[in-house]
Amino acid sequence: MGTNPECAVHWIRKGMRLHDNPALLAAINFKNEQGKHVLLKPLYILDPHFRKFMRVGPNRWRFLQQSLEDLDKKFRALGSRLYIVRGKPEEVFPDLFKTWNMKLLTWEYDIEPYAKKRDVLIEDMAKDNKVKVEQHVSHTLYNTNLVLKANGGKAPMTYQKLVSVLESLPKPKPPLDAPTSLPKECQGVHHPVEHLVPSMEEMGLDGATIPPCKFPGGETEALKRLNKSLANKEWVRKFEKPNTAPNSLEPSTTVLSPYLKFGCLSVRLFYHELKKILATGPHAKPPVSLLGQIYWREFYYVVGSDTENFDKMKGNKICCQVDWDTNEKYLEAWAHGKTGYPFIDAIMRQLRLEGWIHHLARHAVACFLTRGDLYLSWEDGQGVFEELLLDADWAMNAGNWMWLSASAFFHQFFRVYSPVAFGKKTDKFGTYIKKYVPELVKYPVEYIYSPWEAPLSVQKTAGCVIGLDYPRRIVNHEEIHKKNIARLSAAYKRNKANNASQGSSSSSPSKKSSKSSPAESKAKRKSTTQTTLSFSKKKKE
DNA sequence: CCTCGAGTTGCGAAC
DNA sequence: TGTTCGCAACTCGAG
Repeated sequence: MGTNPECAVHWIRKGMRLHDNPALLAAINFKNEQGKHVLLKPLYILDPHFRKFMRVGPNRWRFLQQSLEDLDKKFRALGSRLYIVRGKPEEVFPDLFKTWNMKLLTWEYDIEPYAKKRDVLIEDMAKDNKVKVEQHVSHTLYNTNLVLKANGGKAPMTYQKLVSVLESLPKPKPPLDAPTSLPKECQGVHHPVEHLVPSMEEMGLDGATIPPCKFPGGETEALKRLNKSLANKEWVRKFEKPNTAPNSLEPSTTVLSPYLKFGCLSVRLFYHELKKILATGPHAKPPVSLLGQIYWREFYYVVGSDTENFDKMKGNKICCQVDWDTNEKYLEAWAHGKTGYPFIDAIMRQLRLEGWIHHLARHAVACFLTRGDLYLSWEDGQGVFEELLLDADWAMNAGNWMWLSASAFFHQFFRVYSPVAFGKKTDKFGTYIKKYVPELVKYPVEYIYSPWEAPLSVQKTAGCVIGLDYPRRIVNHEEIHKKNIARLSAAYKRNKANNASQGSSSSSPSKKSSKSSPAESKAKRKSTTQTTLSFSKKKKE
């Protein structure tokens, strides 16, 4: 077994691309003790964790599968290939270190809690096996640890604060080119029949039962989409998110998010291409501009990297503790687009079908699920989004759910989206609803957003009787949203009182004040910033 | 030319 | 990156 040639492994997790991939380049450029390049083995591990503990729906599995195939194709064109290994990383690597004769292992730095813990473990294992490890930051525009450091060791808790911190840091470097060729020694296809890219069937997908693919995965598609999105410079410069429609029949925004989430597209490439266009004329500004959208991503990544239990309410110091209800029937109705509110249902059905919905559509359904109407926990919604969204991204999913439920960052809980009025602003004829809720296709315009108001004769003529062919609305928005505002107001008062009493006693044992270096990769960091975070939150209201 | 009323637009306040 | 309401100011066609 030790006969295998020395190799440098680039472990792909996110960062599913060849362009602007410093960890990949490090593996390619690696030289052994003889000063020679070694065989390159780009590796992807199908980790059962993502089957058992994460909710991944068919659309995202397919996106992953397509991204892997694209990678394999690109590596094969360079005289290499993609190696796919099944199993838990901590069980897989000890064997690979030896049998693959691994000299170097590189990967892209990941801030997610599961990844952080995993990577510390693998790094230790690698060291025990005399395998060098290199980590590179390339999933975010800025190194989250350096952002924290620049802000006095704690996360900026407002968007504006984050932007000012980013502006104080050195500008992001230009993106790195994809390798166009590999050194001779890096090339070679070993274990030719093993470690193949999984088929749709292996990923548990019946190709026939999932809808046609609207947003195919992979770097090739990502770069195509980037070029298409940035082709109209005027549109790019004028882009303001609030002025794009949540309910257009074709996306009114770029839909680059799935590609950024998987790292098929480098955010740094996006940033630099965008900057070039912005320099050509007057343009919109953050937070609403396209650049502003990139900064939102940085914002949630930075806060998420520094907040314990960021994806939960309990034990999460920045999250308002709210007495959310538990109601399986409501959750089920919401998740499957059967609330009886056509605008809400159309969005949720588009989400399940296509894996992507507009940002403002996410606002509408998230508000509806939580503080607006159903008063269910944002964690319930987070789970459904995690399953169904192609771009489900840990930090942004949790952060945005806290925002929309007024649990953190955003506190104007009396600003409630109307599930009837909101969609009308950009789609007064309800064509979006008719596309995704075809039961209502024959409804007259005046009832399309509120079909329960249609007289029975109209319902019959339209071939869709409410309560029979389409659900009766599960809550009365006009009544329930006022009650919910009152409940949330009470929760805020309780929260404020709790925070005040905890703050004054000041007996919290979490005063470790360890100023660990940002490059430091041991996981036991955190907790020092937590007390200050809850204060800055209080200041906001 | 004026007056009237219906309809619109824009703003601030309250929830 | 809310909705609704009331109010004032305005437009515009009818008479």
